[in-house]
Amino acid sequence: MTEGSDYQHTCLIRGDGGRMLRTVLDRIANKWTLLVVATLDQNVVRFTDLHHQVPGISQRMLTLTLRNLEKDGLVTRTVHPQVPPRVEYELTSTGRSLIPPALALAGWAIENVPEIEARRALQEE
Amino acid sequence: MTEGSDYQHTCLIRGDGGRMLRTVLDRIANKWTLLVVATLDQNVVRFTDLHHQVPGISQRMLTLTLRNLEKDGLVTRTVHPQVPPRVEYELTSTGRSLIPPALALAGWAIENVPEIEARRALQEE
DNA sequence: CGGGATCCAATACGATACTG
DNA sequence: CAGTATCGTATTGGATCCCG
Repeated sequence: MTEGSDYQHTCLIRGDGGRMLRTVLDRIANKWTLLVVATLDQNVVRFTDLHHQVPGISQRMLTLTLRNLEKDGLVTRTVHPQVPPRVEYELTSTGRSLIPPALALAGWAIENVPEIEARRALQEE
Repeated sequence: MTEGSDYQHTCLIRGDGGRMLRTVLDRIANKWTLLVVATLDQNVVRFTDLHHQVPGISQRMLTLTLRNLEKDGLVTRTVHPQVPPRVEYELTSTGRSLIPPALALAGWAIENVPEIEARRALQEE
């Protein structure tokens, strides 16, 4: 939304007391959601493939994460009636629109985490 | 590998298995951090003012949030030796650099949360 | 004024086992 | 293959009281 000025619109963050932002954070601010979204961005993915492509995630957490994303309309779940079952997950357009903000955060992470971790290490001596 | 502009760099997110991104999320993905950062972006702020400007936060959580931000070098804490004490908080340059990604997320929130909440409401009938 | 200490409830997460 | 069910632990956040 073309915020072309250099004035920092922190009102966007604090706007309604931060309720909107917190609603989003409550959903994505966990261990797996953004990783799953990022993985789905590449293509339509089956459950097991997702399980392999997100290293460390348990079946339980993958299921929970996907169910939550589905409830919010960020992911579609398609069951192909076969034996063995074939279930595919795909981002909706809303889900895909989350990628750029996620990338912004990831970019910041890559630039600043090394410094942050160095600082943490110093203080734990 | 910096030429493909429309290529989705989700590798930024998944890069190291998402460790960097998760490190950042572990810090900011809580109820108060981004709200405190957004409030501090405007000026140097005293503890009590912060307490009033972030509605709903408890003293305990404000203290914890500020301590964590300080440990990571995103916020400076300045104690003025007076009675009664005067303690001021301010963003570091690293802390200020977090504002744009936070705004990106907040912008996404404002555009999409209404739809998400409508969908949630439908499913809880 | 700016916290710290303590207690408590809720939730998030992981491990394991089982199933149509 | 794609889950569900159950259990146990760790972490998070809120409430309250106290202190220099």
